[in-house]
Amino acid sequence: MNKNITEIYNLIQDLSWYFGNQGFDGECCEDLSLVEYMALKKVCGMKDIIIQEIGTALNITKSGVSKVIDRLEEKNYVLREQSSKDGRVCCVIPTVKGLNAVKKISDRYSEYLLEVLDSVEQDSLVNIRDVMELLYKAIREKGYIRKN
Amino acid sequence: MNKNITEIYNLIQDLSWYFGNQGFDGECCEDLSLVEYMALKKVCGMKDIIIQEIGTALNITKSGVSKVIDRLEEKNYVLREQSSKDGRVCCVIPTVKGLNAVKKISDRYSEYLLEVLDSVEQDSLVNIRDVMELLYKAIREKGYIRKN
DNA sequence: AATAATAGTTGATGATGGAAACTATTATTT
DNA sequence: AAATAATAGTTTCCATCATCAACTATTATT
Repeated sequence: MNKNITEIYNLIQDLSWYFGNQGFDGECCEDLSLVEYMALKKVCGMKDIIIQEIGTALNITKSGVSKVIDRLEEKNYVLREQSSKDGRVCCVIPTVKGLNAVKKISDRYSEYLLEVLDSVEQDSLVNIRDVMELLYKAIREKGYIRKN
Repeated sequence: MNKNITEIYNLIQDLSWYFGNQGFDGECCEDLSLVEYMALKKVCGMKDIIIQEIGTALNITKSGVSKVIDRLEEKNYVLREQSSKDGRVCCVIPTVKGLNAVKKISDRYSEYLLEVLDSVEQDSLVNIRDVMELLYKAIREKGYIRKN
């Protein structure tokens, strides 16, 4: 096994732990859990996104998404709207509160990262961004790792 | 807000989702959940690690760790051993099964990553590793992001 | 018109982590 | 040395949350 690859894998995994559920004690920010925030981000990032698209993007079942959206709707971050083209389909729309929350949380993380990367040169930042982009694109293309 | 920083943050977060709990449908590999695997990795990586050290490393309470170790012990991945120096302290030791499991899962992930990064040059791999290392070290030094 | 397929919701269930109370052991104080 | 405080870990109770399977409503196909 390529040594670099194994090291990269270990680093991604450890890094991911920081940005996963354990990274902030249960709550992501405000009253949002991580999955709620991730779903809200998808909702804010795509016009008229539907339940199943959120599920595919986040790799959770439609049943799970339905409940996440329940919670987001209860807390007034999103609205449900029946599709005019297909009565079965449920479009999810962000509220102003939802849009603001994503912005605020994103800023807070960015600020954290800014402190973390305080001493890094601007050139290196570009390199870091490029590497992360390469990694993410490649992994997204490949799809989620499968059990078998 | 620095544009690169925000982009890096978003990429890390999305990448982390793939390597977090949603990345593999509940199970990490074999019969291990992600947190169980992460704890097992810590146990395998440090001689006579104690409950609280695992908790600090993974940012979960000692109560939580105790239960994770319960499960790992039930499944024969680790053993508990009272410290000879301090009767209150509980050292956690990996079994052969535990060591093998970490090796196997690590290899499986590495293989996945190898496929993902198939077309990337060796030089770039080194760069990727360096970037991830820089990121991880900086974040680990800074500590987990806090709620407030 | 009848049947199949699809989108989403709901109820039951299981996994899991935290808070606080508890036990056992060690350290400190008087 | 005895009493008290501090510490490590465990356990009980509870809340969160995701999945499976059954269900409803709507649309597509036969």
